[in-house]
Parts: sequence; C-alpha cells; structure tokens
Amino acid sequence: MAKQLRKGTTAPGGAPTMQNVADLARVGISTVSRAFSEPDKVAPATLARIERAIARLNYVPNESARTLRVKETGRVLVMMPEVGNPFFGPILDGIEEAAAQTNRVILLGNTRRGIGRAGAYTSRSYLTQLAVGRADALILLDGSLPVDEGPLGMTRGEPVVAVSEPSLANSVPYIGIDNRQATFELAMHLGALGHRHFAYVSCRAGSPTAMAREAGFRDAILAMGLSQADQIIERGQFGYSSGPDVAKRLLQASRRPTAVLSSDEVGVALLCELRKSGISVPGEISVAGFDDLEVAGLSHPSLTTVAQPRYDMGLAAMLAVQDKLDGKSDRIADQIMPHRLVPRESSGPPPLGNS
Amino acid sequence: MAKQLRKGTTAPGGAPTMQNVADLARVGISTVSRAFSEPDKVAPATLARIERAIARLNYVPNESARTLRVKETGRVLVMMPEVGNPFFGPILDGIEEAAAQTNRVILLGNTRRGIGRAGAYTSRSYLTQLAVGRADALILLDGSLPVDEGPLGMTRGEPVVAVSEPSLANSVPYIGIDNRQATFELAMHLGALGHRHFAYVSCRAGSPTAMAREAGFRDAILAMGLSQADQIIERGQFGYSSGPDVAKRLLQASRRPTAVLSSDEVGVALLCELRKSGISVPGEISVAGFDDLEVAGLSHPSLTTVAQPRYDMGLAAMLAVQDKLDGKSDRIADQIMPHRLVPRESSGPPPLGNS
DNA sequence: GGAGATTGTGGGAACGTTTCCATTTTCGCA
DNA sequence: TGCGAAAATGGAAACGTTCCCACAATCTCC
Repeated sequence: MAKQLRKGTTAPGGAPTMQNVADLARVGISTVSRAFSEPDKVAPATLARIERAIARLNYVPNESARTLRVKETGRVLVMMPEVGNPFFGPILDGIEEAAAQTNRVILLGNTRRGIGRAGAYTSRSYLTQLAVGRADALILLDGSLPVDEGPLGMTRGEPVVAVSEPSLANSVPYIGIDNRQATFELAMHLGALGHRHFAYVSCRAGSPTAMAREAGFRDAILAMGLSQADQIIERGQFGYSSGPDVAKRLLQASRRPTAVLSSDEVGVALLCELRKSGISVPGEISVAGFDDLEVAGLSHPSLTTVAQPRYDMGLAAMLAVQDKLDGKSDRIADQIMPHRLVPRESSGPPPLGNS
Repeated sequence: MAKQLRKGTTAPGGAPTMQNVADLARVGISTVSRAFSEPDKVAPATLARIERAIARLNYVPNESARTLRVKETGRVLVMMPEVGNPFFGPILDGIEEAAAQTNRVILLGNTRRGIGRAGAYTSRSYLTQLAVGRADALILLDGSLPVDEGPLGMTRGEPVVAVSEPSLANSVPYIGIDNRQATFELAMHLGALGHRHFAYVSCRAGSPTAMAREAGFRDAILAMGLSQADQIIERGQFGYSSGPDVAKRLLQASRRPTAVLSSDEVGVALLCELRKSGISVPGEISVAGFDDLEVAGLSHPSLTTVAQPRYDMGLAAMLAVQDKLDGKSDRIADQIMPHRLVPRESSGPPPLGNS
C-alpha cells in the first residue's frame, strides 16, 4: 500500500513496460517514448538516465502496442508456391538483405494450398486473412495468386510487387527479366550452331512467364525462317521427375529434334535420361535449360541456360517496396532486369546431315 | 451531429472495426467478440446477423489489438544462416505445412549478419529484438546462434528447438538425425566395398554436426581395424566452389585415398573436378556425400550419400513447438529421426592392388 | 529586467481487441 | 402464474504504445 507501487513499479508478471522505464528513470512516460523517436529533443542527462533504466530492466518495446497505434507492422509478406524450391532461394536472400537494412521482417506465405484457408467464419482468403493488418506490403513470387480478389482484396493501398513471374492481376508491377527476349536469344544461339529442328518443352504451362518464353521461341523460329510445323511444343507442369517421360516422347517424335529447350530441372533430368539411352549430348542432341540453377553448372555435360539475376531481383523488389512505404516514391515501376545467356557443354552443332 | 454517428458508425478512414460490425448487427461489441471465440454461446439469430455484417463490411479482426490483449502473436521465428541454401528448402516446407494447420505464420530471420543488428539504442541482439514479443517461438536452423545470450536472452519461456544442427546453447532440444551413426554407416559401406584408405572432408568445421560426423568416421576407422594415421582429414567451410581445391590436395597426398567422404556440395564439385582430371569414379576413387540434396541424384555419376528426412524434421519441429504453445505438452523432447544410406554410382570397389 | 521565443517535460486520449462482471431475457417446472 | 436457474447480452476496464496539447523552465535581446 506504500507509495512506491504508485505506478506499477518494476515488471510484476510480464515483460517490463515503458511505464516501468519511466518510473525507474524518474521521468514521464512520454519522455521515454520521445527518447526512442526523437532522442535529440531530450536533455542529455535525462536521456542517459533513461538509457540506464532501459538497460537495467532489459526493456524491449512491445511491438503490438506500437502497431496498434501507428498502423505499421514492419513486416512484408512474401507469397511463394513452394518454399522449398531452390529457384526462390537467392530471391528470398535478396529480399532479406534489403529488409534487414530497415529492420523489416519477412513473413512467409505459401500459395500451395491456394485460396480458402480462412479461419473462423470470415470467408476471406488466406491471402487476405494474412495480409490485412499483418503486413505492410506484399511480394508475390507466384503470379497466379488472385490479388485483387474480394470486394477490397488486400488492396488497401499496400504496395504489391510481382517478382520473376508477372501477376495475373493487372496493375501489379513486375520485376524480372524479359523472358520472351531471353528465350529468343537462347533459341537463336542454338540456331547459330546450325540447328533447324527444335523441341520446346514448356513448364508451368499457362503462366505468363511460360507464355512469354513460348512466344520468344516462336519469334526465333520465325526469325530463322523455319516452319512452325516442324517444331515440337510440349506443355505441362514438369519437375525433375519428368525426365524419362519427356525424353521418351521426344525420341519417339516422327522427326527427332536436334535441340531441346526447357527448364533447368527438365534439362538436367533429360541429360540423365539421354545418357542412359546412350544418346550423346551435344553430339546427337543439344539441350538447353533456363534459370541457371546451381545444378546446371554441375551436371554432366554442364547445361547451357539463361541466368536470371535472382538475388538482384529480390533486392530490387524489396527496395522498391520500401521506397513506397517510406514515402520516397509513390508508385512501384516495372523493372526489367538483365538476363545472361550461359552457353555450356550441352549445346553444340547438330549431327552432320541433319541440318 | 445527428444520433446516427453516435458510435463511430461505418469505417470512417481506416479498416472496419469490431464496433462497426456490432453497430451494423445491432448488438454489443462483446457479442461480436464472442461470436468469434465461442460461437455456440451466441443465439443463432444473432450469430447470423453478425455474420452478415462481417461479410458486408469486409471485416477482418485487427491482429495487433488482439495480440496486445492476449499476448500471442501466432508467429514463429525461423532463424537460418542462409535463406537461399537448398538444404533448408524441405525443412522450411515442413515447418510451413505444420504452421498452416493452426493458422500460424513463419517469420524469417537470417543469422548471416550475426548479432548486433539492433535498432535505436537498445543494445539488444537482432535475435532478441526480433523475438521478444514478435514471435511465440523460435526454430533454429543454425546451432551457432547464442540463444541464451544477455541477461534474459529471448528465453522468457518461449519454446525453442534446433533442427538438423544442435544448438551450442545447451538445454535446447534437438530434432534431426544421428549424424555420428549415419557417417559411421556410410564409412562402413565404403569399407565393405574394400576401401582402406579414406579421406574425410569436414564442412562447417567446428559445428556440433561436423564434429559428430567426424567422430562417426573415426568410429568406423576403428571398427575396421585401420590406423588413424592413414586417414586424411580436411577441415574447413566448403561449398560448391571448393571442388578444385579439395581435389588438388587429395590427389597430391602422399598416399592417395581410394574413398572420399564429404558433403553433397563438395562431393558433386569433386566429381566435376575428377572428371576433368580424367580420374574415373568409382573406378579409381569412390566419392560419398551427405544430405541427399536433389543434385546428388542427378550428377554423373550419381552420388552415394545419406538422406535426412528434412521435410519430416521441419514438420516435427513445428508440431512440437505448437504442442508446447497449445499446452498439449510442457517440454519439447529431443527427436532422433531415421536417416537412410543411399548407395549410388559414385561408390564402388577400390582399384585392384590398392586394398 | 521583463516580454516573447525556445526547449524540455508530463498528462491523457486514442488505437481495437478480450474478458470480467452485471444485467436482461428466456426457459423449465411445480 | 411465479420463481429460480440458465442463457444471452452489453458495459467498461485493461493491454502498452504514440502523439497532441499544455505547462514549466530557461534563454534571448533590447
């Protein structure tokens, strides 16, 4: 009942509060708050006392209380189709790097389960559930996510940006390479080696990226003056596991291609399969991938591919988002990043008499 | 000035609030709250009205306000040394899977920058900064992080668990394989093929995992009745890039080993290097990795290795954490998960006359 | 040496929930 | 019909910040 517990004193049960710091430093609570936000508006002596109190109490500001007032979470939601996919690794790394610079934090979301992962009886999508009030911005690594779904969607003006794969929702800025041009160059590289019969294996068919690449392939066919009819196009959702399947179909084709374009995963799997069948690469068939995953450089033969600056893409995305959040810009602009053709052992001239 | 705006009415500026829902549904605010937490204690008719209001207003509960009251964030912090490393992919995937089941969310932290990433003038570590009040639990994918650092560290009783790599801090439960036993088996596998001269390349030297594996290797040497002196042990931090280096040193050794044990990364890089030098694998040298990364199965020759159930490890870790959070258990127990020896093409009998 | 500016400080009202408690309504049953 | 119990409901006090405002103390300058 004594005076000393007039104001809560030192942390009773839970974590120490700002009030506790204020009491210990013999100042008002608003002065403590000020010490954090505008230290130079606090007298040096007072500041010192407050700092000491903070250290003694081991005080850490309560983030929820702050967020409740200020309406900024310091979190950025990153949605991706598979957390485990190595393709996303460097992107995530870049995002994290930028986030760290402003003490922001990454919230990880998985689109695998798609929509409808709502709790209770709010019939909102997982995305919305997760996003509204839980993060300040959204970085999409999966274009198929319906961002502007619902009456409001998550779009209360929070920055949204799509990385590496354009969003199906229009009006979402895109940061990534020019897939069409990149594929065009890759195909032309093979063409320059002498190839005339191509197979194009499209992964994640239907996605804007897949379509852009396919278009780039067609551009090249046209540019080489070849007949579209001669070129095989396979579509589907292929991973490492599809090697045997794809290989079989390609080899059975009435007119066997001398060059195959696809993804790094399919490419490497294909390499394995062709070796088993005793078909030499690039002697009989050239193979090219896409993305320049680590594995492309380590396979045998090493895989010709196109490198995307994945780390930089992640970095750029997060920086753009932060600029918008911090009011340094009011719109996120599309950013086309440079790709790089990486010719390796798996591409070479076609067998003689087969041009 | 009219009566209708007696209670804030419909969302003026920001997001709709629970009060707005209450007004629209013509009930008290506590009834709305109850509708969420104990729907069966609310009259069906009332419930229906509330649901309709929620739908109409597009209401989503404010998480910060809830957290402020209830002191549960629904977030779990996952700290890892490199976000981009493919080894962590499946682990993260498992964690995410389990998290999704209870509507929890993953906060990603990077230990790369280590300690000292504090903001303002709280001299707390990044970890503590991040953890206290920002997450309900911590999953460590990097044993070297000093969890119990500081007067309190983050340890206010929040569940902590180390996955795949034991924490240097004692008292942190470990979920992962028995690295010593696994390496022992791997070495014995090579021994059974006839090998007598080994090289062991230790990665991330100094970590508990590395030490356990090295111990397992020594166990095997002993079990085979071989002299320790004959066996080469290299230590360091090796990634894919170390192939040439490691290869050179091994081949220069006074007594060239016929079998090399290391990680998948080093193993694959080594394979590349040996091929370039015209040394046949496994004809002249057998190579074994560890972890069974995707690349191990795709390299040429495919790499003998030990598989860890990474997805299951992540899943188990998150489940254990959640059980503790939800009061279903009061201690997280160590969990040794089963590993699996994966013999592939890169291991075979030593060259004749070299046993 | 006093008026007005400047600097430093503290009080208290939000922010949007949850939860305790009190109150009102409904129901079961004699 | 009436009485107690049970079921529904609403009011209001936290939770720990931030920030507007008011007040006090110290300067500045003629």
